[in-house]
Amino acid sequence: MVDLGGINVTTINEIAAMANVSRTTVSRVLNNSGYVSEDARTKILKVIEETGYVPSQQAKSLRTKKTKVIGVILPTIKTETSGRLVAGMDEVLAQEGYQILLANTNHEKHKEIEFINLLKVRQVDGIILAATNVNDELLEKISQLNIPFVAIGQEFDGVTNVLFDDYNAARDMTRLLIDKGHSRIGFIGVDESDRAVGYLRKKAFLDEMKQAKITVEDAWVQKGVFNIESGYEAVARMFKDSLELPTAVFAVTDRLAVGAMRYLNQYHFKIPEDIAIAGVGASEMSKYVTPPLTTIDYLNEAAGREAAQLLINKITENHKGKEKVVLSYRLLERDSV
Amino acid sequence: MVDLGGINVTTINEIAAMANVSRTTVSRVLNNSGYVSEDARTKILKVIEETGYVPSQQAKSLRTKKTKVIGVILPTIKTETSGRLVAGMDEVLAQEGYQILLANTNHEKHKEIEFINLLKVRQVDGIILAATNVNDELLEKISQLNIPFVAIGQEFDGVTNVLFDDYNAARDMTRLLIDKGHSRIGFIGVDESDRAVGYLRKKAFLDEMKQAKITVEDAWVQKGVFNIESGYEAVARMFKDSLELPTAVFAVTDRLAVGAMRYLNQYHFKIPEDIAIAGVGASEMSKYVTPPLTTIDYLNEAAGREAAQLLINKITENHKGKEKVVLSYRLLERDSV
DNA sequence: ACTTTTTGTGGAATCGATTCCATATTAAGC
DNA sequence: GCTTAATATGGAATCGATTCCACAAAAAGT
Repeated sequence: MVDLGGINVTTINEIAAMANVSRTTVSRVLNNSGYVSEDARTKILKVIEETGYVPSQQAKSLRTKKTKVIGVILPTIKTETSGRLVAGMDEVLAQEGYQILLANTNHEKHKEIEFINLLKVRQVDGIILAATNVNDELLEKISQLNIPFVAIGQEFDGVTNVLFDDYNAARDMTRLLIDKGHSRIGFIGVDESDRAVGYLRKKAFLDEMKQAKITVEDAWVQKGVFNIESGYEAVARMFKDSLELPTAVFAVTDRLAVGAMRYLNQYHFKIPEDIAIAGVGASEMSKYVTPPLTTIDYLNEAAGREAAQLLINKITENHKGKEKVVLSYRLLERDSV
Repeated sequence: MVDLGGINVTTINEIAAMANVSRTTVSRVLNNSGYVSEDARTKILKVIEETGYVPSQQAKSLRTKKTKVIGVILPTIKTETSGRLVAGMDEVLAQEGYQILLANTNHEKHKEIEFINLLKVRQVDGIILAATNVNDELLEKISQLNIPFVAIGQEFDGVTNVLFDDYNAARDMTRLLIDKGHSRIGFIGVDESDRAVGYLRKKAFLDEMKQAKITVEDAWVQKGVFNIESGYEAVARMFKDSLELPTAVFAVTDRLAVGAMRYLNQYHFKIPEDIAIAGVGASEMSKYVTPPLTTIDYLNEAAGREAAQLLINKITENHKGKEKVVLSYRLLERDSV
């Protein structure tokens, strides 16, 4: 009878019995440890082959305290950014035999801590957090955590981080707009509790404008949330309240930028002739809107890979370090400016 | 001293010792089973509260054979479709206390079976497969599997499926184009080993054309893969080889459609005046390309929720049924036709 | 030829829970 | 007042592995 690779519910005890050895010896063969005679080894391997036996991760983990599972906490799973991040992590983790246990907070801050607890109970070997905010409770939780941990996207003191260079990226983009001859530049940001996207990018914009000695009208600086509709509304407010209309708008995410473009199209502003527009994120969409959107590519997959690699280093080498890795970015200048 | 919710590595034995009871009694309190005096209960709860004890899932699973983990096998994690699917599942699963263990095949067919094995070893309580193809080996594997299982997107005999109504959706779209007065209609499909996207949608297109007694030139029917570039190339081939150019093109995915639009824009065909175009998938991008793309919304999140719900039913009620749930769709008519 | 090492094997404890079974106490039934 | 049932508790087995320790047998050293 041919065994089609079905995994039967066999235990190490049965294998031991069938091979006429103790389960200790079977375990040695399984883990390639200690002394085992060639004789016993082949006999055991043969039985394993025949039965299709696979050791229970369950029992193994209970004893060894290792699960080969990494918990990944995300603010959402619906966006491209999350997808790319996870894809990058998975690429590295899968190679090392780890699997990803998902934890989706749906942007609810309190769930970040809840999930850290839950993942700890599940004995994951490590945790990667794609963070959207920094708060003391979370920082406290992380620093007292005795599981290898890496945060992506926000800087936590005393924690290993993979960071995007939000500040310089946003300054570069602002400078690009200035270099293109714009002096009235609008800005669409998000709440500053998101230090990376909200605070740093805004600060970079204002710093660069200040350095260029360009004044920024209050109404030109608007705040939105992470969706397209919000970009539309932000630019609507901007245009309604401005004394003088801006000739360029820098939005801190592509979605906000695309929302802004919608508004501009609707009211027949020409892009980039009347108003230039720029975003951040290099979403797939950004390439196919009309005109193609100038944006910044943050290389999210690379970030995922980097985070996974750092985590694995911490796990395997018991690396206690708290590295800060700042990833590079690419400014993609397209027809919208 | 205030305990900040840190989970300490306490075991049920220590709790038992501290509360002066046996671990059996502690277990009873934990699981709300059997008889426990109010006296003992409060004493135990107090100790649990003080220590922040949380039982080890590890040990629990070993004994109970339940992990509260669902394995989700995906062809990719980078696309919106996957993201939405997973978001939908997570919504339902999280509510029932399940977490998702990701398995990303990267479109490698053989990995589907590998992952089913791996997930089985990990003792997941159920598996959801977002399938891209149907083959005998896989079907065999699934049917001999004794873990609750749900497949999304492809029909497997004797298995619970959540299906999209690919055939009728594609017929509807074809009919829409015909109704708009087109008689020369091009088609961009994918390989028919993907029965849903490749085979059914093509069959629907051809059936509808046949019913309308419209002939289809060979060159009008092209095949691509799942990316934008491929749509561009497909329409390029179509236009090069056609005796007479089509006046409309139906692509089986939005990406293919967007690629086609790129080509049309580049060669200054006006959409929809010169050539109408339609896709499938209702990607976010489809709404913001110019002109907005006519497409079909498959309600992926709903599919994810549905699959998760079916799986939970199977798990909790030991439901042996093999339901087929066919989801509805919405045809989104926008400016591209 | 006798001690020391290396090699090979199995018994038993352990990981941290659940659960069956036995037993003690108390309440209810008649 | 005596039997039966409900309540309460703990001992011990179990889940399926790993690993420490003891102990033979074979090989090496002197």
